[in-house]
Amino acid sequence: MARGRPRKTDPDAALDTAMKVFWERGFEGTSMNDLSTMTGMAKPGLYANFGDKEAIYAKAMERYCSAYAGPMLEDLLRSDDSLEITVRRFLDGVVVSATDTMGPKGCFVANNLVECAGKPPSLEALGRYVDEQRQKALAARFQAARQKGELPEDADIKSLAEFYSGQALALAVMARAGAPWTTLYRFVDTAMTLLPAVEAEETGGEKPEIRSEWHEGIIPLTPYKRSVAPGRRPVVYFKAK
Amino acid sequence: MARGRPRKTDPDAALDTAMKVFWERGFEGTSMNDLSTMTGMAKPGLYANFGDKEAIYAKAMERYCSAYAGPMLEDLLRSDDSLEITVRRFLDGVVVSATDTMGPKGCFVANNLVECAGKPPSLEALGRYVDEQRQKALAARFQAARQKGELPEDADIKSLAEFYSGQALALAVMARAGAPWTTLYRFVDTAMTLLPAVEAEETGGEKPEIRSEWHEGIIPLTPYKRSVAPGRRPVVYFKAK
DNA sequence: CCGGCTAAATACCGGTCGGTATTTAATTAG
DNA sequence: CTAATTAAATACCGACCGGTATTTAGCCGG
Repeated sequence: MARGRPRKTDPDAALDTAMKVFWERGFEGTSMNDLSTMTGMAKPGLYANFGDKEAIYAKAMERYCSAYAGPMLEDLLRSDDSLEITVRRFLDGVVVSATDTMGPKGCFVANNLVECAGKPPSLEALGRYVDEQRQKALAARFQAARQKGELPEDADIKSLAEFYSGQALALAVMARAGAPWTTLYRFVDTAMTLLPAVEAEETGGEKPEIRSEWHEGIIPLTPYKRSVAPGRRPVVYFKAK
Repeated sequence: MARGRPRKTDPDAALDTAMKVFWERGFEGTSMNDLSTMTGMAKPGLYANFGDKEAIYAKAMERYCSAYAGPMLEDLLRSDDSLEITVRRFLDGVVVSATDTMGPKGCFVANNLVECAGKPPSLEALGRYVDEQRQKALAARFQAARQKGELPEDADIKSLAEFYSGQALALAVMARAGAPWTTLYRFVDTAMTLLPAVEAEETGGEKPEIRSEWHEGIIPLTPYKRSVAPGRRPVVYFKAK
């Protein structure tokens, strides 16, 4: 089996590269020739494997979610850690991925929100959907926390969810603008002081839809540790799927 | 005097339009033909009056600062109102300008930070400079507040400045993604709860450079009023220069 | 009414855009 | 070795890009 000329480029690896190029340069800032040269896959191959430019962009976004956004929301919903730790890990995860020197700066979703506002829905809706899921996940976690007694009875779940969802956007933009991780972790520290504090035990809250394709990527694990040694960069650990 | 064929388009009005087009569509998303048709000024006229595309973009950014960012920082530094009110007005100003139905959604500066990261310094530096000035202005105001006794002695000025500067970015992105002003005002309310509270009287703190050209635009005035009637949109008042 | 001045308008430049048709190379089944 | 199959590689399409040279239109002082 497997007749015909063998592939030069693995489509999966090509999509991974395409994701990073779109993430780095944006939709308009990336040309099909860019994608072709960066992936090593000739233009006709790109169209044959993925479709037109918009389709590639959408697939790139989905891949980003599988590797980054999805697992973070997953952790937010599934983790047994305290609210404090879980939310902190969520924001730390944004910092880590947004300042990772191995990848583009910032957050693909945030970039999409800014760049593609007012563009065709096929582009505009991508980031908005993820943003909405993120907010729902936060709200669900806060809801559960309130029922568990981790938050006071009068805590405003919606406001808290909107707030911490917004912090992720702020971190993303600051990272893209070149802010160092030290600054961003300080920012997280500050933002975390807004979280009301109490203590008890239980569960609940309805969980938002998390696309199953999003679970393929690397996901945060760890006994979570922050600021291990002074000056040493604290790390949120990931493992391959 | 005033010989030759009369101008069809006032260059100042043209630049104002160009600013809004760039603000709305971004640098790459705007073509010279777009600018020509939107401003009513033919392409050679644009080049003669403003220079090439990058130069127009830079002038558009400067104009944005004159009309929006600059006056807000000015108010932040010069206002005699309490810290609470001043910071709140700053964030409310972001909400108002970022959701104004008469203009593009979001913030030109934030858009630039996201889109132009990694692009030539002539583009990249524009937003970063404004962002830096904003943070300095906030820091100066917090510094003054601490000396006046509006903040506790141990308040972390740098962290607070970074935090509230980041809130402006978060608001800008959320607004651009279509969040309604009701949501954004709720967000401001939440963010304001992070500000430590005390009371007393005095002044101080060095003020950052605010470009004089930035003072030409509309500036916030007002006996400041928030949430006048339930359901009615609270307004930050502006006056023409 | 004319000649000079200024800006608008048009046409045009080479280059690149997203997208595709065509040709060539590499492999397997018979 | 041949035919079929698959993908790579090249060349190419019309449209539009940023930028400019050239022509045309409108107003002035004389």
